[in-house]
Amino acid sequence: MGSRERRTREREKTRERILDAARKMFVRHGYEATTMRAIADKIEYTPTAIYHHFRNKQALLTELVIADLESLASAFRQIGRIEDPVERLGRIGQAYVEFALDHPMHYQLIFLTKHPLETVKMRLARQDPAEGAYAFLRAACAAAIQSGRLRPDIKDPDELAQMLWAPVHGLMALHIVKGEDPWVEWRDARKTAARMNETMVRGLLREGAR
Amino acid sequence: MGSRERRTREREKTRERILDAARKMFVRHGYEATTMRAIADKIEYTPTAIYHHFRNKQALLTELVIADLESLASAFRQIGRIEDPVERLGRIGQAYVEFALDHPMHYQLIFLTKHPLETVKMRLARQDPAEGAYAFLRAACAAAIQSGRLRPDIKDPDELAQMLWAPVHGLMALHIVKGEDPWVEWRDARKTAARMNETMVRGLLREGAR
DNA sequence: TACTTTACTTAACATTGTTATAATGTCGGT
DNA sequence: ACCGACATTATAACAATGTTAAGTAAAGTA
Repeated sequence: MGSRERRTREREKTRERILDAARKMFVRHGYEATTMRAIADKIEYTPTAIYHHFRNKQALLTELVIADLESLASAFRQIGRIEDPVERLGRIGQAYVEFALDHPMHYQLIFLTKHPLETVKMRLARQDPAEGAYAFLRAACAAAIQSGRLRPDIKDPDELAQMLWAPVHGLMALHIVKGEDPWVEWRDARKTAARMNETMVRGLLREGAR
Repeated sequence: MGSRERRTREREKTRERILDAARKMFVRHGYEATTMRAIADKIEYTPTAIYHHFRNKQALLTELVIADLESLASAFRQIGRIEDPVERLGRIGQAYVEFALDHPMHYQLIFLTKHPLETVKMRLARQDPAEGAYAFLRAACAAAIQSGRLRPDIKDPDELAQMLWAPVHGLMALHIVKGEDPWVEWRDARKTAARMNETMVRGLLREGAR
């Protein structure tokens, strides 16, 4: 009685330990450089034990990516519903940059790695679109359009979302992948991002408004 | 007499064949998925033969990346020196997008893959900065700033170059890495890029000008 | 007590990048 | 014509990788 619960609890615990170890090592050394054996060593199991909890290495990554996506969405939600929809757009960009700079490797896992997400999990993540980070951005875009402060030719929330996502993502990606290359004199990412976002919003506003 | 030349010519030829095969396979299946054995098979050599021409797999990639970077720079140069420096900025963005969409896998190799470029080659590529793609963009930015048509607070060519590079790169990167994900309703990349660039430039111009 | 199930290990597999060693030829000089 | 040096490729192996087949030992269930 209750022993069954204890078992599943312990199972969940080792599962958690695997995930934690994998996350740390993925984040520190990257996905490719992290071996299943190294993960197993870290938690003092044999590599095969991992396969009892996860189908394969990709599944491990996928699970972590989904969790990280959720934490980004959560950061977005904490922005709350700032009254001015245009200002809200700027804040979202800022939070995005903050997340990417605070967790560069997590960011790399989420947005810079091509992973065939399992369709089942995908559907789950999609079930509540209001919780997704992209959905949050899209909603903010729709609100900004409806406010009437943007140029009249800006009317597609998806297009606008992508026009705003691309710049911040691009800057983060370049800094992560090319940040060490000597042929570019990189400027401070936070500052560049701020000015870039500001410029973008400026270009989006209609003639009269500023 | 002349046999020495023939030898080095033949050596260059097999070197070329290795590069061609590698390029095709990297581009078709990606870097990780392409094995040295597969490359060797394609040109009907043993894997070891490749090591007589290239230090290792990374060196192969590096060589190809440098060549592709050069071809991007060449595309930039073909834009020529359009009189209006602001218009030139738009054209560069357009050429960049065109290149990325025409050669998505080359693009991936150049800008989406983290590779420790050998410093020697790096220096070579750096020796003539006017030939580099980034240097070209930077020069155009400097010209635009000097034209006086931009906002007065925009005065750093490097910062401006990065503010303009990031959006187009971001859009291309997202389309390549996340283009298949179902949770985003992707809009046509070319159109989005065009409107994004236009918006960006609009935000950069000083108050009176437009 | 006899069975099934669970959580894990041992040992192996094929595949990877890479290398030590050898085979084969080609050139320059005598 | 022959010999030694060198260049080019092959054979065979290495260690490391993700993954799996088969087994083990303990706990739960009957």
